[in-house]
Amino acid sequence: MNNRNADSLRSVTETIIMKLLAGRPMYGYEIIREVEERSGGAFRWKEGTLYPCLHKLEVQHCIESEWDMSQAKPRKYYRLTAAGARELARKLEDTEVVLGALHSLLFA
Amino acid sequence: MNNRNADSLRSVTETIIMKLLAGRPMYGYEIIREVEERSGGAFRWKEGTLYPCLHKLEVQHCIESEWDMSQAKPRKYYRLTAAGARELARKLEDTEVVLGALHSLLFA
DNA sequence: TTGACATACATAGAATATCGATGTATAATT
DNA sequence: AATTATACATCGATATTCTATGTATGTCAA
Repeated sequence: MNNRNADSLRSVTETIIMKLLAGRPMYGYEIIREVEERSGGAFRWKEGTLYPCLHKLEVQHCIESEWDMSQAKPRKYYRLTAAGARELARKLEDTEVVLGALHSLLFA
Repeated sequence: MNNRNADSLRSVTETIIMKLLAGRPMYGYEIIREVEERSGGAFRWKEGTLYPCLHKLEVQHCIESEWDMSQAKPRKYYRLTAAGARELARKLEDTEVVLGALHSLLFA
């Protein structure tokens, strides 16, 4: 509770997902590839990481989904909700503080 | 295995401990307070976080301990081993990459 | 002097997160 | 024809950290 480390680093997967969806609606498979690309290969999520996380965020109404059946393979597109945007802002603030603290501890 | 996120962010507690011990030998209670201070309050570890982690690092021979009975309350001092120093160097490299990737994903 | 708080170690159980494996199914490529 | 990529999903195992609890002593103020 008092520990921003736990609340911020451990839920970094959620934060990354919401940050991506703040840019544009995306579908699961696309998110995995985008994260890998934008991170220079540092983050390579498994489906077992991403999909449960998406479902959890949807239950919390931070994101919402819609099937796109017009593609060769059906895609489930996720978009950030207004509540999700607020939650994202909070998480980004916390994460910024934690990353700063981490830098002080490890690289100062 | 391919995911540096897991290997690096989830073991950040170990990395911080080893980094501190690279500076000087310290005892558990001291580590908790030092981490809180140097992180500006962002990291507030509980004993249930620190002590199991110290014991694990000792089993892995990354750190070693010695009791100091000369104090009012006995203290168990930990120091970084040579193997621990090598492991720390690896972890710092990985962590640097992951933090850079995180920054690209969240704040670029 | 008594009660509260800080020091200093430790462990056990619960909750959470992520991985690895597995499953289904179609599309595209070789 | 076989392999790889796309695209969804779930389950069980493992690891991490929290919360709670325990023991014991030292210090300080009311």
